[in-house]
Amino acid sequence: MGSSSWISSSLDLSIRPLQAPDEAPTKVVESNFMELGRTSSGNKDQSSALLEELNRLAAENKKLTQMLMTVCENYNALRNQVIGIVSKNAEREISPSFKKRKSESSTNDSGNEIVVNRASESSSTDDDDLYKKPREETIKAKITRVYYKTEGSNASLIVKDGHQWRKYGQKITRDNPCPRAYFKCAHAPSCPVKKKVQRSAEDQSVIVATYEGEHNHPSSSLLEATCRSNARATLDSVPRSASLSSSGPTVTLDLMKPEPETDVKNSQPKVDSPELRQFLIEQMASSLTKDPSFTTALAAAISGKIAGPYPTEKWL
DNA sequence: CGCTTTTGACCAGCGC
DNA sequence: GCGCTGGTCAAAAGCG
Repeated sequence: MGSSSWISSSLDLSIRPLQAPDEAPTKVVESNFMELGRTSSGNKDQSSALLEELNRLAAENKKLTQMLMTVCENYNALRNQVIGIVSKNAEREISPSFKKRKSESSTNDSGNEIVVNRASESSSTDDDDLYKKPREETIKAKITRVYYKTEGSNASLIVKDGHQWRKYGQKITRDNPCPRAYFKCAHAPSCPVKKKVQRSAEDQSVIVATYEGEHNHPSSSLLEATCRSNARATLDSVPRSASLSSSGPTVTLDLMKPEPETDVKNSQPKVDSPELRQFLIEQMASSLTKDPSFTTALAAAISGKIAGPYPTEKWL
């Protein structure tokens, strides 16, 4: 809780009346100044005042731009770090038993199991028939794996992801002493989404949640919805969500695959292009000014980056 | 009393 | 075919 506020202030992420990008204050003043130079003989006082104003605005604009670029860079660094952590966990999980079941997660060609958002045959639309029908009749569903960092003392497998779930089973699996819990969306059977939650075998403070299918209804958490929409709108290449829980500035690192044909490797932030970088900055500025929760989430994420590989605060 | 969670049993897929 | 394992069901227990 506290760290997000200090990081917010130390990085000066507080919301300011940032000009909308399309208003381009510096250019407006500059243009007026040029016009003034052309149309009048030149009131020197007025010109110098305008020049001063121009310089001031330019400096402010530069400062704000640099601030946002810093935010971008911090974010990118954080993201790379998270990808590293996830890679490590994913490598651990590529065990024979993990590859065994046909419909769960077969490793991709590169052998990198970070990406877990793909078609599968493991979900049925009809709960009553699911138990009896041959597996071949099941429909394809998206598989998404999400890693949650939890406090060591928290032994529950409850994952606050904005949806309501009903637990329908629990199993001890062969390769992991921690039990695996099975959940269905509380909106079932109208919503076919299921999830499996299990602690990582080696780092039990990390919870691995595997989602199957997609919700056909809005999330019960408005906060998450807001944050997701902002995160998706502004950071196309970011992990799919940066959500807040009401209990504090917790960050959900949701490494869903943005597009079917992309994976985490090639979804690295592409801010090399100046135009794209500028666009990203502008979008971030827009979001920062419009949504305080986004600012808090970003601040929390950056605080995690500064605090170390595992933020002192739980991820979720 | 109704809803949720727990838990033992059952079923299907897979390897041998 | 058999055994192992993961996934699911459904009755019982727990809880507000």
